[in-house]
Order: sequence, then C-alpha cells, then structure tokens
Amino acid sequence: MASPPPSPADNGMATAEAPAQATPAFSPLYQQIKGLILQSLQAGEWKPGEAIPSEMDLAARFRVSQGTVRKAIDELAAENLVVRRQGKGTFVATHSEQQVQYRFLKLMPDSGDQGSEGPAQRSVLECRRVRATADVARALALRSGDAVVQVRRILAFGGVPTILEDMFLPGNAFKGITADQVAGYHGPTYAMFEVEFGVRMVRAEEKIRAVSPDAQQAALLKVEPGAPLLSVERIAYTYNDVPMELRRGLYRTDTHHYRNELN
Amino acid sequence: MASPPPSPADNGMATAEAPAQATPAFSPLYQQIKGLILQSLQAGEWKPGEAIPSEMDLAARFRVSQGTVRKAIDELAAENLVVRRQGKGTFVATHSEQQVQYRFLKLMPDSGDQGSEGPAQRSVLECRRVRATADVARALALRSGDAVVQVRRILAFGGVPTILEDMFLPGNAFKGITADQVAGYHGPTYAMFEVEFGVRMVRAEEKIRAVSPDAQQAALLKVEPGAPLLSVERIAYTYNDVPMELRRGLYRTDTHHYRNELN
DNA sequence: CAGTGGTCTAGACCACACT
DNA sequence: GTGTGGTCTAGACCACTGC
Repeated sequence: MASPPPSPADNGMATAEAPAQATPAFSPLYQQIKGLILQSLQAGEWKPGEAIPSEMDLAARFRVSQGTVRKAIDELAAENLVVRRQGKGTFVATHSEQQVQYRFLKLMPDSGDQGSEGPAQRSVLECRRVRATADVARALALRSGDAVVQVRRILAFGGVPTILEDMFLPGNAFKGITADQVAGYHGPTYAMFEVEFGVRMVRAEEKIRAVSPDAQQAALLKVEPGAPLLSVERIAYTYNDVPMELRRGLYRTDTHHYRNELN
Repeated sequence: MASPPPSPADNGMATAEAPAQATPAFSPLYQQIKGLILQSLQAGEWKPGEAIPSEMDLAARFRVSQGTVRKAIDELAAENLVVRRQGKGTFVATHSEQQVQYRFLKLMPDSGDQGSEGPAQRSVLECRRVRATADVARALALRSGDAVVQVRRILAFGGVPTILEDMFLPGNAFKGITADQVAGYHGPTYAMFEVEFGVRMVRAEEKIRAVSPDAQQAALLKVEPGAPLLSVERIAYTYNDVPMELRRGLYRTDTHHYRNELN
C-alpha cells in the first residue's frame, strides 16, 4: 500500500465496518475480506438461497478494489459456501434447490447416477432425546451426558432398504425436532436443518469400514446376518468447523457403491 | 480485445508457438493458455519435479499478460498438475518427493495419520502378462483380449497384511515391467511409473463396496473367511482422462479406516 | 437498457529464496 | 541484489440476465 500514484485504504487492517474486533494476525487483504463476508454469512445477514451484495457494492463497503473482493468470493465459491451465477449475482449456498439431490451422499446405484432412481423412501424408526455417550460427545465437541437427539431411519431405493442410519444432533441447536419433521420434509434433511433450525452444514468427514451387522441391523436391512455392509461414520460441520451432526450409517452395497474421486 | 489504449495479441486465438492445430472452440484466453501449457506438460517438455518457465517467461512466450498466465497456472495448481512455491517457481507435480507418501491411498490407521506408521511392507505375489477380460478392457479403454500386465501384491503395516491388490496395466505402456521393479522401488509405485515408464497418474476414481473374501483372499490377508472387507476398485487416469490403471484392492478395516472429506 | 459476474491488461509493491 | 510467485489496484471490455 501507499505508492506514489495510488493510495487506497492504507491497510494495517481493512477498516470497513468491523469496528473493534481484535484480529491481531496479519493476512492478505482478500483473506480479511473473506473473513468479513464469512462473518456476515454465519451471522445470517444473507439467508441461504439469497443473493449477497454485488462485487462493486462489497468493494465500496470494504473500501477495496473489486478485484480484491473477487478473489475473496472466489475462495468462498471454491469452498461451496456461495454460488456465482453470471449476470444474476452471487448467492448463499443451500442444500435446497441444489443441482444434486444429496450433496454429501456418495452412494450411487451401480448403473446410472443418483438422479436416475428418484428420491429415497424414508422411514423414521426413532427420534428421541438421549444423553451423549463418550464417543458421541467427543465427535460433537460436547461433554459426556449432554443432551443430544438421536434419529434412526431407513432409506430405501425402489422398495429395497439400503441405508440404516443414526443421526446424533446437539440437543441445544435442535430443540423440539420431531420424527414427523425428519420424515415429512420434502427435500434433503440438511435443507430441513437450514429452514427449521438455521443450521447450515458446510463440510463433512467420513470414516468408512466394512462390517457385519448385528441381528437387529440385518433384520432392518433385510440381509443375512453374515452379509458385509459398509459402515460410514460422518461428522458434519457448520461454519468455523463446529461439528453439528454425527451420523452412523450402514450401507448395503449389493446394488449400490460408494463413489469417490481422487485428485 | 482491441480497445483504444491497449492493443495486445489481437486474440481470435492465442497465436504463440502452436502453429496449425484446429482448435475451433472458443474459450477464454487463459483457458487456451492452460491448454497450451497442458500440451507441453504431457509432451514432456518439462519433467516431473522440474520447474516450468516463470510466469513472465510464459507471458512473453504466449504474448499475453502475466495475469492471464497466472490464472491458467492457478487452475493447473488446483488440479494438482503443478505446484507453486513462492520465491522459487512453479514445478511439475510428481508422486515422488511428495509431502504425503501415498496421494491416492485413503486408508488411515485408526489412530494417527499415514505418516505415523512408516511405509508399508510390500510383497509382490505375481507379475505376468495376461489378456484383458471384458471388464478389465472396458475400464482401461482397451479391447477384450488385448495384452495387459497383472500385478498382485500385499501391503502390510506393522507386520499385519492389510491390503491385497491386483493392478491391471495396459501392456503397451508398461512393456517389460518386472516384479522386482514393483517390489524393489523405494517410494510410491506411482512414482516408479513416472520414472520407469513416463506415465504420470493425475487423478483417479474409486468404487467402494463391502464384501466377503473367498478362501484364497482370506488366507492371504490372514482373516477368517466370513470377515467383511472393503473392496476398492480404482481407475487411475493420466492426462486427458486416459485410463492407465485398474486396481482392485481388498482392505482390512479392523485397525484402519478409509477416510474421506466432503465439501 | 442497466446491472451482474467474467476476462484481460498494465503496473506497482510485497514476501520469499537463493546467491 | 535478483528473480520468483503473491497481492492489490484501476480501468476497459465481454457475456449473460432480466426489465
């Protein structure tokens, strides 16, 4: 900053409208801008599906050039936090109205893709408040015994039960969730979380194993007791890497497979 | 292009040093530049691990601004085809000298990461020329009956056999490959492919299932016949999405798990 | 048509690595 | 210091969308 001809916001920290905030670390301007946009995002200044201000507006607001805002938004778009649409604007990403039905579900039918078999048939077996066991608490960054909601359900494709999964949700953020809400919502469960609880899942990690089901699990999935199943343990995170869901799934892989791309 | 003050390479196609080439499609300049760099990459103009010309040099060579070259390289870096190092240059990506030992292996010990258990102990069981069966041929874009090399090996961690895998390689590109080459090379097998055969794997796709091993597989992995195992079928691609390897692996997941990140 | 994101340029300065 | 990639700006024009 501070060259003969140009003399923009004399840096030291992007002043903008972020008064006292104690951001001691130094980082590139566009990273700071990204952080400020991120804060507005998690503060709910713009809701999922809505447009955020144009690049010009944001550049004016933060007193930086459009190119700097652009680079910040580029990174947010790369992380799937916003979606750019030429000629229209930049929109807050959402699990609703998304091109792919299930963004985090990598299970594909052996022939065709997710879209080719229509939505899953969902049946909720359980939805109740429980106390977090040690492992659940650790995954959700809670303490053992804290209130969590457990939801157990089965997803079927073409009438064949294929996924049996337990979701564990922090009791605080998901107060009052009901089985009907989980079963009755039209669209991805993560979209329901956005609409009903204001919780947006941003990324997730999965640990996958091959396991044998116990008698109850085998019965629910209608497979023999010895049949191998895919165990998928997922932790989903909101903004700032805060874990908001632990999901333990058992997948039948006789007519489906878990698809992954390596780069 | 063609504005009052500036008047660069008057577009229509980045002239540069790519004479007759029949690229009818129109695309942004930086995409064209990216394509040209890509061609030099696969033509072997710069070898894995070497530096490519500086952004300024490339800008001069292609008659575009540094910013345009930068955006082209940005995309190549995002696809892991090159690696940028500030102050030093931009380098052709390689499976050797890489931060993570195994770039495509997502199997992690249940505690710690890949690095924490040292390299795998490898033992090659088989290495022979065979004729492609229909499914192998389809995966490698060959015809049934074409020559392929099949390599079967076991990877063990801490003395425990953990991975049993069969690699199928196009006979043409991997002429003369020997069991000793596969077993004796220090470093990732994909690094050996680069050095010995000039084949660089750029990306891969995996299909994952839970299966029960047959008697032979169970014996080799030292598990009971009924034990569930992870079946990982990988197709690895070179430049231009040309498949160059089909790898069928069976993973024990009693002390390891397959780790995936969703974004 | 105006407004939005997308491309391209030119030039300045910063951060880092080698020598 | 020189050379590399990394950041930032300012301004022009293009491509798409919707009024």
